[in-house]
Amino acid sequence: MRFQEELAERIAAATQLSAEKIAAFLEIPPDKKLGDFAFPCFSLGKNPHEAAEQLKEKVQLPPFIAKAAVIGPYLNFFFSLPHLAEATLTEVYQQVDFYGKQDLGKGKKIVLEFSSPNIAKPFGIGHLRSTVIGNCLYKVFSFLGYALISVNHLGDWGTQFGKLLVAYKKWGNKAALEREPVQHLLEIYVRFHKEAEQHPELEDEAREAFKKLEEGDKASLELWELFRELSLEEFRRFYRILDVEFDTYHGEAFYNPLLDETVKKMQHKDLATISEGALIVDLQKWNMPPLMLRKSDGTSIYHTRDLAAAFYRLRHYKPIKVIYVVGSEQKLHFQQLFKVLELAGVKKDLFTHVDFGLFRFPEGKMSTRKGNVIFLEEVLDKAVALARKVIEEKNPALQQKEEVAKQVGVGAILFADLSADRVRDVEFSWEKMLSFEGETGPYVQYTHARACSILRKAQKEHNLGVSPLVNFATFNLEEERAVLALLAGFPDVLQKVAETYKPHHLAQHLIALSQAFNEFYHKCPVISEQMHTMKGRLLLVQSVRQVLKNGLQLLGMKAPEEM
RNA sequence: GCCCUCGUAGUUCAAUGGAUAGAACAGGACUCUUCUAAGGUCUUGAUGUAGGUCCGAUUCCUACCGAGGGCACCA
Repeated sequence: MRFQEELAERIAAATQLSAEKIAAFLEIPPDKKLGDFAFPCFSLGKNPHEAAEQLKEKVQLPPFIAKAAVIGPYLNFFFSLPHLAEATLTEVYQQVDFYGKQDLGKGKKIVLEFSSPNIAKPFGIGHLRSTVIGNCLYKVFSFLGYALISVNHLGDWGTQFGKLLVAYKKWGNKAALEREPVQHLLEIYVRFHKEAEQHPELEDEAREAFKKLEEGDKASLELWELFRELSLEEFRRFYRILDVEFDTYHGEAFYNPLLDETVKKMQHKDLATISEGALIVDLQKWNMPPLMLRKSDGTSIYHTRDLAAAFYRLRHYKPIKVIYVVGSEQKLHFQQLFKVLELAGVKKDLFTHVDFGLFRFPEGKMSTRKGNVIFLEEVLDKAVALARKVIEEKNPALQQKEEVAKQVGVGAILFADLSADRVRDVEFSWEKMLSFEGETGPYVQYTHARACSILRKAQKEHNLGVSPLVNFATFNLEEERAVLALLAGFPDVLQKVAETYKPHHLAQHLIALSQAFNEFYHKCPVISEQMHTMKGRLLLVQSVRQVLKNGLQLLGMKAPEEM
């Protein structure tokens, strides 16, 4: 960013345009041979080529730019390799784990809701998406200086608990519940829906049971509490594996005491009306179905609880932003919610729904009710088992095999989820989930391990550590230039992730850096070259290692030093 | 029926409105007495259709086609 900013200022000084505008125009050419920055001159006059020629004469090049060249309508700038190397490698060397860290969000709070699994249901791969995207955004925004509050908005209230209470009364088994709580609850939940097809009156029974629960029936509450505790225990096990933490586990039930005042607030603002026996906020004017405050039997619904949660968060945290990482199938719900908040006088752009596409299966839609889910547990187990096997084949002498197998297996799953634009649906495929070659998490981790290996060897065989005091003029190869440019671009990529709420930009950047480094690795031997070249390259290797590590950490992955 | 999202090589994905649309996988050919072959090198191959805006469209607009999701008492 600093390079781009400074270059923009130099260009601005030679034109009528502001530095901000120039910076927006500046781009990175599609081909490295064309340069490192390109300024398109279309807006400078009717003959962009001539304008580029004129601009070339006028602009004072900053020291890190070696030359400028006119190519068609573009004025292209080429890094001075030694300057680029010195600035970038020195910065990475000094900032270490903090390279890329910024203070854009100083003093600004963000509430980030993500993961939010449903109590009494297994943790499926559907919830994995919200968890890994949310976790990555949490880390990136924190790295950029924002104060984050992560909220796991557990689905721990609602009609589904009426169903569970009914099902448990009919078919529940205490021993089975204690042995495999989530499994047992799923079984009776699936059975409930199966039997309800034949006996629709079960649905009424469930609504009645939920009503009793919401009215505070003691026996129901005790059972609910038990279901919640047992499920949460299971979820925490996954969060430990994935290394995800939450600042609060305030689920839907937490907002129960606030529902009455929330409903009253809507009534005071004259937003609530009664329709078909239910209390709603009519949204016809905006071409949306109503937001429901009270069902016709008087009980609450997720709309009510989300509304109460929104007000609570504003009051309690005073954030500049509330972000919901929830699948795109709930898009309409959030549009309704945000519209009602706006009608209630809340600033409009305070809330953002970061949506993502659904997992798709060859067999069709996944449904907990029908019991055809792929459990996260199964996915993780398979990935770790495969990682174990590959380690046995490729590096049987490795220390801490089990630890590395976990890091690599879990990393493969996380990266597969984070490497594509979140808005797209994901076609579930075991083959892709369990691939360790090509554009995968293990490929990035492997590249990191390779860099570590070089550094170890230099230390061991040449007693040579990494020093920032090197002759930067030794950098002159295309492979080195490519790596350096990607290292320098890392902070910008983090900003882009934050601006778009899209982690895949970071994942893609790490792939590009890994590819560039692996090309460098084959073309440019580090050890056994001339001493000054070796020192320079060691510093470069160290920087790659550091940036890959920082990037993987921000994605929520581990960076093993050997694998 | 209405609304939203997505359509890019055989497959899975990239590409702030810009230059010759970039990878990976699968297939074929190479590459480990030299820093980890989970790697590298070479090779075939793509913007759903029809219009429009623009100096310039994979990107923006309209229609259509295809896939997915949603449309008040589930979350």
